[in-house]
Amino acid sequence: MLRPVRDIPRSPGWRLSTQLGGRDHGESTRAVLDVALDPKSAGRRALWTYADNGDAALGDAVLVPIGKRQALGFVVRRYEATADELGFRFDELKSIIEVVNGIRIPGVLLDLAKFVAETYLCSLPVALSVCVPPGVRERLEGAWSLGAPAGEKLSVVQQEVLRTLQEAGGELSEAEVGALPEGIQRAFKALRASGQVNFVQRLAPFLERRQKEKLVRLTSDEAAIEAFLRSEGKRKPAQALTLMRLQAAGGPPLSPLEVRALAGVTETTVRALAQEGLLEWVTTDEVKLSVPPTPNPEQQLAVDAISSAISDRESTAFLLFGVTGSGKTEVYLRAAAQALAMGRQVLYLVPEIALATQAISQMRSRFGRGVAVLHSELTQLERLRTWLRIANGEASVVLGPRSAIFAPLPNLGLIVMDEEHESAYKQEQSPRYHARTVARELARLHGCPIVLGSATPSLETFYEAEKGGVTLISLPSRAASAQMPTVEICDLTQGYRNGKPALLVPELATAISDALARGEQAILFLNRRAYAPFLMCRDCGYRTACPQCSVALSYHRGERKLRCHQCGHSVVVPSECPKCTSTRLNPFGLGTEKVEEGLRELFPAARIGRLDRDIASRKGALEEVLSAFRAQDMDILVGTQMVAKGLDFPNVTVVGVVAADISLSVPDFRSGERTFQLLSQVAGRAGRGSLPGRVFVQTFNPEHPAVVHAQGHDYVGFFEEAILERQGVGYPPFLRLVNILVTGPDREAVGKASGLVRDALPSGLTVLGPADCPLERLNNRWRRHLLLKLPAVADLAEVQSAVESVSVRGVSVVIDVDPVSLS
DNA sequence: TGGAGGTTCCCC
DNA sequence: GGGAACCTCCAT
Repeated sequence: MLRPVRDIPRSPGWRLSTQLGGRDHGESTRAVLDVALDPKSAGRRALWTYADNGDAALGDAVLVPIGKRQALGFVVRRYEATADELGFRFDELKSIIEVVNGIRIPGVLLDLAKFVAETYLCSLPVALSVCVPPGVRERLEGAWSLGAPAGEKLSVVQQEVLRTLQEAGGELSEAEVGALPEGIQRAFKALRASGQVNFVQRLAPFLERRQKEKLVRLTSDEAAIEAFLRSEGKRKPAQALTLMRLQAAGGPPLSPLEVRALAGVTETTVRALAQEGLLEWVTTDEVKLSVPPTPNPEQQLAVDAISSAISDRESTAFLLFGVTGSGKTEVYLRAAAQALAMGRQVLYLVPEIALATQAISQMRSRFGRGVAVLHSELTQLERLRTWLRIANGEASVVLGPRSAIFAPLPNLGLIVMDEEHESAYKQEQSPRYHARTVARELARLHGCPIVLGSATPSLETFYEAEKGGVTLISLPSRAASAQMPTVEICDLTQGYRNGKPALLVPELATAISDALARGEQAILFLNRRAYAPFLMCRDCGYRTACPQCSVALSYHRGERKLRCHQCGHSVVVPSECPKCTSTRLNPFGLGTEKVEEGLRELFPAARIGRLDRDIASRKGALEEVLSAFRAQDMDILVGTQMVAKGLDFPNVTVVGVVAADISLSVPDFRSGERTFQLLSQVAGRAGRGSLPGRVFVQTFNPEHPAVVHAQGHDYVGFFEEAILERQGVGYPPFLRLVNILVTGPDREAVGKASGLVRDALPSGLTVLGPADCPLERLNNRWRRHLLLKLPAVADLAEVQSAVESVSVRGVSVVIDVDPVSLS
């Protein structure tokens, strides 16, 4: 009897010849496949090699044996190799179990994953984990089907099996067969062995059930909507917010799912609104596409430039530089139309899906149902459906956050990245990629242009535009209609010199009371929640500190709690100092809660609301506050970044930045850039309607370039100053940064490991540290880091192998290439 | 001495 | 992730 090769006893001589790479064995090759498995379930180096039996193509989902288990993986490489090259004997090669029907990662995405792995120093399986269709593993189902009839004589049971299969339409699921008596199951297996029935893994057939999609749109009765917002807005905040978001989105029908996503509400809210007649149901075919507005000359120039790059298949990067209201979106849409007309697809990236309501609805009204929106509200099943819809070419526009770059688009013609400067484009978990960098590689792979849009571009992108690597297109702001607010800088050091620093400088306080007298509204911005950042004992100097992190515990007066804003740890406020038992334990510094309190004293008649993460954590509270403010049931709104993004409040004429210095004092070389961006954005909240706006920026650093240039709405001025500083100190874009983060519960072990990393790094590199991180302890883990400054085009392979050579028990070492946060 | 419980390290 | 193999410590 023939036995499988692996069972033949091996003679010592045979083994010797393999080890020595002898002529007979060492030089013969086999066709093999590299299969990437899920790194979470197959370990860090989850790339395994299997014999290639010719069934699987590159990118195919396959089931493979690993140890005694089966695992789902994706074919990432097909090649011929000798045993030496493999590093193990051919007889140890296993074959794949089977190819999963109908799931294949496009070749471009495999190349993109390789780029991510090389650029961000992670393994290919980790890079690939962001490309794979979500939840396939859970949706796999074995299916029995009829195979080739053989001449052999069949038992009664076997005949019964074939008859059952025929009656079931030639196919039975694994579950259906599993429910049959054991004897019959054995017969299935026997018939499979002789090829008369087949058993394959495939996606469970839920996908076939595709219901006709129903859409909703706002009623055209605007008076009814306004009446609802005024009278019922307070009682039904979720419904009111939904209406406001839909108003902001501007009209076209959306699916209930999309409405849920953009307002953060449930199906119930949507249904209630439909019941009340404020939303109307429409079917897909009723949707009329809107007629695009005529572009102005600057927009037309931009569109022409991008369009010719699309038709010439040039992977040019454009920077579309213009303030809000300058018409960037119209350029995106026209360029997108161009790509679609050529039978290619469009990828539209946004930093946060909740803030992209206008983009979604404009895409919808311009391009109809071929738009797929990816967002965090999707269930796993919905994600998988969307993934397949995109892969099958049914969706020609994909809109989503950074993860959308890995959508399986087969023939991309245009990439749009709106608000390209946003830090949300950097992924802070492995793979730690920056979507801007990856998107540009994707554009190169597809041979299509990429349009980066911003009013305050990243210094990196604008610098490249100056150097010519990126084509700059400026859109001048529109004249009369969108007037920029006046910005006044208020020097807080004056207040200290006069002895008693007030919460608001007199000019700002006056401006607010004048606005209130005219029936207008004001927003006050402070980028720090809680009442005060810490409590301090007036007798012994003790400060409240988190037991798990190296930060102070913030004082939350309303809750009577001390909270850590890093790890969430909270304790009841002690009545006396834990160190000296003094009762003079007082709040120091400023938070939104205290601003709110101060405003109530300053403007006792005003209706004041607050919006920050503490408020928004209560379900429905965000909606309540926003709809009350919008309905003018509130005069002054105090808040963090949350108030700077998203909604338009046309009646707001005064915006005050309570302390611009909080973001300036962050120990990070980008803090100036971030402050400029933040101030520009906050300033944009004033005077959005027909009324002129005034912005007041209170600061201890009135001379800081970020403050001075934000006052003049002068991005270029800020850029020129900031870029010189970057060059002088040696930061991006002039050098490349790599941050190596070493963490663990044992401080000594972390210290030792960080030293070992230092020693393992190749000589000749500029290495800062190892040093404690600005946040030296987080969640009971000590943190040290090394910062590498490398030439912009450095080969990082040596850095990776140096880091991987270090292994200290309980210590993890993470490499962050092109870090966005250094704390 | 053995077995319970923890840790490490392979899986192609 | 899961299982084998290896390691450690202590009760007997």
